[in-house]
Amino acid sequence: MSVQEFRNWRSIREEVLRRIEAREWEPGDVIPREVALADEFNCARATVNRALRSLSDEGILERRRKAGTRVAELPTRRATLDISILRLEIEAQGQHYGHQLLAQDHETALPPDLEALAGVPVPHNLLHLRSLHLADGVPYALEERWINLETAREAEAMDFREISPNEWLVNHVPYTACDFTFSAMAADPVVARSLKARSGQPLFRIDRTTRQRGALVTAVCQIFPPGYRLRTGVA
Amino acid sequence: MSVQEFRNWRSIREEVLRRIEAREWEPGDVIPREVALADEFNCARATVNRALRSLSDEGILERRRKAGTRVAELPTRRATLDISILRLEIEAQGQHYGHQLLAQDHETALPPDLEALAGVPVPHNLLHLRSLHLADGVPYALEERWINLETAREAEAMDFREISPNEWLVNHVPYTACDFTFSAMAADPVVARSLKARSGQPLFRIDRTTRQRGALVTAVCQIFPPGYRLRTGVA
DNA sequence: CAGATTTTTATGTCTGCACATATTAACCTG
DNA sequence: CAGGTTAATATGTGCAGACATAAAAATCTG
Repeated sequence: MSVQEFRNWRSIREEVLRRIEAREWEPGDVIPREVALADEFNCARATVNRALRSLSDEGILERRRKAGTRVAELPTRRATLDISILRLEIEAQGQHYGHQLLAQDHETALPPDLEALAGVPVPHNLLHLRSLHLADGVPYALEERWINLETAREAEAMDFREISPNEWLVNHVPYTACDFTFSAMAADPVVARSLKARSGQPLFRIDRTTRQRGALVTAVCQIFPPGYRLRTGVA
Repeated sequence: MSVQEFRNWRSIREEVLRRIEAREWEPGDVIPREVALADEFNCARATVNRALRSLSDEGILERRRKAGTRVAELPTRRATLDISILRLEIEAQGQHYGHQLLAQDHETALPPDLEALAGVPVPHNLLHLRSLHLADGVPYALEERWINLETAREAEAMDFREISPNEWLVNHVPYTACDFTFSAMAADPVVARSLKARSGQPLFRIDRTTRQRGALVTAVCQIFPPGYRLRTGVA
């Protein structure tokens, strides 16, 4: 192999990837230890560590103290979905965003599937909103949302005809952990009418629950018209 | 505030998160620079850097040289999906995995939607497989797969009745980048029969293309029976 | 004053070193 | 030899200091 300079952790990362792709290091193999690589690449151990850690974060390598670093046997593809605010998703496509509040009331429980997804106790004091997101005036997604009024008391007084509830929440409960499920469902007559779909057509659906410090903040079900596809970025 | 010791980058990370949740630092705010935080927490700048970088990787902070570090205004939720091999997914649920090869032939092109997803030139020399994954003997997913024989020549000679094509590929083309789309579709009569669903029922569908160094390795379409849900881990 | 140039500055990264920690491997010990 | 204890070791993390780099801010210039 030609003499090559490794100047930074990225180039080391690339070289390690190259060796894995070239099957110089096969799945399951233990690769040389950090000091050996640092020696080979003529750099500090910390730099090798940085490179290997980034590969381990992506599931390409598996590292354990004392046991060493090995090429993952069955690399689980870690797809990262950037779930943004629908307004941004729509505007990113160069379309005009619109938002309609269809209904607003109080409820005392989540639908059972969302409650199961939440995994935390759900209070009985929920604000329930049903709204429609529009792209250039065409229905883009039907959203059903429950907001925990214990956590986000101010939501009660908000007028969600002006600002979408998601956007308001995101700016008032900044950091939150959330869980998603993705599934397919058949359009029932009510949903079909909102989305201008035919009853029974297959619709893509995202359910989400959002927590902060173990307490439910909000639960959402978004239903998309026929043909909608959710794409990942790159793994 | 009580005197508190910050010993490592994780505790600093937690403290930063706490301040964001408590709205001491609001979305859009520029937070103190690394040296200031290192001084406050009585640690090295590298340690603060580690903490802030991890939050920036998750989209909670936004960092730019010279401009500083700010709390993300509209944090895109970065959901990470661990797409594993279906056999592992099934066995993780304590079920017995089975695999049926339904058809195998040669084709010269991908379906248009998968070709668009691939984003790289697709050769005309493709091995096409149709197979069914079973959990405790019940259909779990219908899989349609195309393998680029230029990249994975040995696939031609394989007997995919024994080992599933995915599993074989994963161990023969170790590191690969891939793109996914998720969508809903209606069961056509053929699919319906394989999955024991009724024609027209909504089905969840995952399309994937896998590349290595800019060349297509494989394209897959997996279709799941009614009621299937894909869950994320924690964001 | 607009536009180009220089300075300043916050983050990005590397180095070399030290110690912590989780495991494995080797070693007792009954 | 089984089972528990100890030593060895690869990675995890911390520190201080230095230089690199991107980009904002200040300055110069026509």
